[in-house]
Amino acid sequence: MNHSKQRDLITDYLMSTKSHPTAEEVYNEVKLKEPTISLGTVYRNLNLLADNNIIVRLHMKDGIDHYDADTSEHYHFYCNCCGRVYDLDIKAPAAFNKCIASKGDASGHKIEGAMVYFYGTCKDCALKTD
Amino acid sequence: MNHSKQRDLITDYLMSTKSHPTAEEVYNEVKLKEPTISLGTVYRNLNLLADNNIIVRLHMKDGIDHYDADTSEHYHFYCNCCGRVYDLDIKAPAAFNKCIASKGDASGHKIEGAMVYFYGTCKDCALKTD
DNA sequence: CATAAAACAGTAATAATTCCTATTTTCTTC
DNA sequence: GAAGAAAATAGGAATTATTACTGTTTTATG
Repeated sequence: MNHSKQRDLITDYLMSTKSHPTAEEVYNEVKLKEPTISLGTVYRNLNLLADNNIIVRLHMKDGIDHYDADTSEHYHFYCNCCGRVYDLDIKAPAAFNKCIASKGDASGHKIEGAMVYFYGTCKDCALKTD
Repeated sequence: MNHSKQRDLITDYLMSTKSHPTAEEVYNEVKLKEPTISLGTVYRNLNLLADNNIIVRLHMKDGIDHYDADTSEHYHFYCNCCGRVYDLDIKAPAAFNKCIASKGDASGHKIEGAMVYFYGTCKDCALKTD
């Protein structure tokens, strides 16, 4: 993987935010600093970074991929109302992990991991609908 | 919600299979019995049924929606290799549920539920790659 | 049976993402 | 530092899952 200005900008932006942006949002943000960057480049680099475990790809129920440069184990919260993704402070609950690990090959399938995220109504949206 | 032959066929097919088909797969299957059905009708009905909690919509990491007529609480397994979705016999582990319930509003967000699914290599694919 | 609401088939439109190509940038070696 | 090969890029076209639209048919109801 060669060095590239565009990839650095993408990584830098992801590291600077906790908003779990989509490719489109990354594109709009990075374009401010590198106006000629193309959307294809953003997608290619996000995939490259995710495939190499430098960033994390999040599949939430809106069907749009979100990205997170924080690769430490933590859980996410998806707001059904506004679609924003938040970090949860729940630190990899022992109960969850034990449970996931214990599943092993009971089913005959090789279980390598679990996707877990929480959803509901976020703080902001709860205020608005009151 | 009025009665409709097309919706019945879709529901019947979903109840007859454990394959967690996509809209496209439902379409192809139902078309065998009702050749003039349109893909739009399949999508509309799947959404209608899912919105009314008659079936369940599954968002796996392939980004394509899968559907399941089994609304009893159970977990799913996604094969990274072939993309098939399987039921897991893990019956709503108490540890998981307790954990999810206990999260409550610790974060300030109203947590209404959790998305959980497992992934890895399924039995069939494990055999093939040996 | 008449009417209104709901559902339909068929097709066009959207939207997220990937693919393609000619050009530019990066890395390596001299 | 220049030259050549590999990697990356911009820009746009293509793909794919899904939704929206429209005129017609089906269903429920009085």
